Amino acid sequence: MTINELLNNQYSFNNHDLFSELPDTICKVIKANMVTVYYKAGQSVFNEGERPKGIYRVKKGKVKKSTLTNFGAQHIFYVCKENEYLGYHAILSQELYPDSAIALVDSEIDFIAEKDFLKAVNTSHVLSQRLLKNLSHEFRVFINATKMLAKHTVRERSALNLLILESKFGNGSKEETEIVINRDDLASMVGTAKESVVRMLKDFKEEQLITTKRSSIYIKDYSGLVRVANFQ
Amino acid sequence: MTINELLNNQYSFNNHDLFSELPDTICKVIKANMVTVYYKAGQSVFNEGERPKGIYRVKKGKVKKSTLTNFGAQHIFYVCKENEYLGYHAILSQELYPDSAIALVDSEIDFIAEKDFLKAVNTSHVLSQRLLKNLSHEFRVFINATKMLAKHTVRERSALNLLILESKFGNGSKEETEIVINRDDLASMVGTAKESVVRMLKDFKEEQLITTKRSSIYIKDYSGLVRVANFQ
DNA sequence: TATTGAAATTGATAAATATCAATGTAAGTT
DNA sequence: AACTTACATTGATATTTATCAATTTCAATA
Repeated sequence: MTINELLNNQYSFNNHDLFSELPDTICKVIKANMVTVYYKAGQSVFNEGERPKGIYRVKKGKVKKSTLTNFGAQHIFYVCKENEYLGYHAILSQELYPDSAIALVDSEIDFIAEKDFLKAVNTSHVLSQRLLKNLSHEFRVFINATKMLAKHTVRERSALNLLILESKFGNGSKEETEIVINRDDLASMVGTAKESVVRMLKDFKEEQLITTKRSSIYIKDYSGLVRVANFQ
Repeated sequence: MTINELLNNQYSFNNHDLFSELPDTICKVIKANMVTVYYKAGQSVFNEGERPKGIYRVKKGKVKKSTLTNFGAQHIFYVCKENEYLGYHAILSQELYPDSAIALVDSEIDFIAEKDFLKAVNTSHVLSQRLLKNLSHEFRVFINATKMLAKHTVRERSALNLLILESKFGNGSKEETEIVINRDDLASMVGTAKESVVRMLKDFKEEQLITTKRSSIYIKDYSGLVRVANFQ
């Protein structure tokens, strides 16, 4: 397995094909009341503790999934890119949102109403099977996330998160990927202080693994970062 | 919500009713080839990377769910108590086990074969709905786990894990709960070094929150620990 | 009962990380 | 172009946590 496949498999929810190639009747149900909403960077799609109204699909942009501690600190545990679905957990578990979804950059997001989604799930055996498969896969992703936080250093986690962000911001083309994320958010992903993440980036720059320009990060030595991340 | 309800809700997978009150036909399918297996403390039920053969239910005892880092360190991310199911993620995601299940104390565990489980899931709409609900709930549990690791101190995490263990080892009766766990395992749960966890326990003893006797821990001041844990 | 061995505990110290307080820098605004 | 403002960066320092090396304790076993 290549590093990229490994990242997609072990660190990504991989739910982009949830509704692909379903029978027309189901597609119709899903699309019945679908609307596209535009979000500016920083705007929230939904908030922790709110009652869920439907599910979302990132059409364009990036969305961070985060939760606040009781003392108001932000913990980012996932970043969604184009074609990823979000918000279905709260609908399926019949609970309030356990997390917030906030646009990381200007984004375009499809909304599917709760009743349409549930109707599709209840009607389509294929869809509910897919959901079971996807949700079970998420278990693996979370195990890796807790392992990383529990057992790896800030330096290792910083490198890993840059690789993860590369897989979110890269578009598969040959052109260099621009990772757009401010230091506070990156620190919240890594699980450290902003200043600590800045120092890690500084080290990485000195080691010629990356370059930065303001809030943008460019990876110059991918396998070097893989080595630093010390995972797999 | 009481602290106990909160722990059960936010930090437990809560899957003990997965197969409760299903139609007889489904029960029959599930029980068709069910066998009970006995495990000594330390014996593994299944191992990370193996191909799943079925699902399990803890009848008696406790089972730790853990994964190894690439450098061989053990990360424990969950403890199952009586009536909890395990091993269904790998079956449903059609992947190899992402984690190992190891008996924490002598345990008695039911085994349901893959084909029986899948037959039940495919036949029973109620069961697959329940699985969707349970798996979605797990999402919340994992968010809390990553948040705790990312944002809380070793002292706070030590206190929280004692509360979680109390909910696993307690039997609801008035008699004092004996939490049986060695320092290495407790450190693996907390995400710290054994010596650090020993020092935290020493502090807690001095603060009269707990007492210990060899590998057993007794909580003396529950709400004191809740205060130290600093969650909710 | 004496012995042994595994596990818990302690102490000293090193290393990693967080915090606090400035300072620098670039993009947008007046 | 000067001015703001929001971030990024840096330095100094405190705090937390890990590591290493003994030492102690207790339960099982000879």
